[in-house]
Amino acid sequence: MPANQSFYITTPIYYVNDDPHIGHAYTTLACDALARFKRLDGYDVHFLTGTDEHGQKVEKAAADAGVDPQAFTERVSQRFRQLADDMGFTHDDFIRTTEPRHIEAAQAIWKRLIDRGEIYLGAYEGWYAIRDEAFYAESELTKGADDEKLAPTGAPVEWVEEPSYFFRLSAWQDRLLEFYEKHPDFIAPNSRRNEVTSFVKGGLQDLSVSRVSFKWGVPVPDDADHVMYVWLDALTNYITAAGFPDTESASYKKFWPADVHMVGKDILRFHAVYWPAFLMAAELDPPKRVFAHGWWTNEGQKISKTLGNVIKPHDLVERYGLDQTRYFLLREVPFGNDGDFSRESMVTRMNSELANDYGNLAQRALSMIAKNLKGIAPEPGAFTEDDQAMLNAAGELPAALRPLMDAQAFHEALERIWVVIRAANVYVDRQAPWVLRKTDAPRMGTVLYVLAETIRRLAIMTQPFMPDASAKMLDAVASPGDKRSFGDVTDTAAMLAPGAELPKPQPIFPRYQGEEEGEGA
RNA sequence: GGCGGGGUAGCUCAGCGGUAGAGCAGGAGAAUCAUAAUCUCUUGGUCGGGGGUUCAAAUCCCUCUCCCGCCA
Repeated sequence: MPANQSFYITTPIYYVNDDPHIGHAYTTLACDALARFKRLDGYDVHFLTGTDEHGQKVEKAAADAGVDPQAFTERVSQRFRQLADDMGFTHDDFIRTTEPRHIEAAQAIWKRLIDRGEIYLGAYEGWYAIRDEAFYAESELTKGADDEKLAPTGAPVEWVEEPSYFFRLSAWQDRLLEFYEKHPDFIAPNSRRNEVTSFVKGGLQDLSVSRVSFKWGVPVPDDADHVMYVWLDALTNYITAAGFPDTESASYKKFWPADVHMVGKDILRFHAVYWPAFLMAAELDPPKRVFAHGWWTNEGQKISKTLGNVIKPHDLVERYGLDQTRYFLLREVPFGNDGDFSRESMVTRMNSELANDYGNLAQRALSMIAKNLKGIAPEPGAFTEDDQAMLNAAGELPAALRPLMDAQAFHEALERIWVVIRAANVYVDRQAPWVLRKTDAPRMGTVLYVLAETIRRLAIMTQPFMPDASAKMLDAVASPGDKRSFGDVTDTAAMLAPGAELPKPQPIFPRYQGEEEGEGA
């Protein structure tokens, strides 16, 4: 058991202007499962999420709504807190970039960069898209209706000339490549690492890191005309939450560098190129790992507002249940790949794997204890080889899952648990306790003990993925609330106590019986 | 156009030098403790096409083709 080990994991900060959708839920869910896993494994975890509240778009949206930007962000950031509640997320901190602690940190990293000559004042001119908050080269532009110039994203652009501070990103190309070389696990999955390194090898331009064209941002220290460019501001949230600028603080020393930044693949470059460059330039440690996950499609179709097939996490939870939704999202697709949400696969996994394999395993075993042993956990006799093999298979799960979770291979971790669940169903059939009831009652007791104990071990392992259902299952085998960590899987003091009174078993994963009529969102 | 990844059973994918695997779906049977759930057996693939290396190739090399990603 790791003692006093820390684990710092982050989601991106979500742009307040967005409506929370399955993509946001997915990123944070992955972090939540990993954070819970690490906590159960004895780590001191810091799990951070939050909202990105600056930028021209927010300023504009607030103006359109007739409120000041701060009031506007107050209102819309609430939607992301609601999402966290809907999904059962266990973040330790919810950061907002408009908080004083963050403004202080963002200005502090700026000063470090200025002091080291990494930022200089220049001028920017180019085609700028407000919607994307990005500049585009002339060659990238396309023409829309009325000869309007458009960014590759379709956003209208305008010619902007303004003074701007620049970060000397071009000077960091070699050091970044060296860093990737030395830390092969920094970018995951592998295919993404290749993309990033080839991007960096292609040459880096100095990066504009300030704007004078709007005010809703972190003011640049000693130059009130400028606000910080949104990415320098936003990325800094990860160290703000660790205690920066106080690099001597206990929390900064404990949690920085972060263990994993979880991001969608669209913002990988900012996290894998700009962010480590900013940090190294400021003489701060870069994070240990950035994992870029994929996107979801809906019934095979790309999700878009125009198509009207946006998946709202809340709707999934209402329809299928929270743990079922969490399970599906983490089990259906190799983490890092794109995935498809379909009602059919959702219902199949829910019924076949949760209700039939797992839920019914518990129900059949516990019902026999309830009916034949008055709900009292039996005193087991000597374990046979088969018994021992069953218990061991479940007992080995913590060790088997650690490397998988460290690689963010959530689907494989779940599959590994299901190998044991299937083995337990095989064990029940082979031992046939319903036959033993008539022929060898003490042996039946041993078999049922092994089953209940196996279920206890399994339920401990499924907690990170399906916290509520796992808790119910642990309650069903009379597992004390303080003996549910991975150390308790094989700890004899935590094992099912013979004589313990088990509650009347209740189905934990109901089958989905809903009509499948109608299509679309 | 450049770079990278991929094309393996009806579906989703694993295997990446030693004569094809899993889950789901399909078929047959067993059992009856259980949310009619479970278990066993089973149908099914010339591993995208072609060429080469090797005693031996999904697995290495070349080439063609299709799909996806990143960059231009």
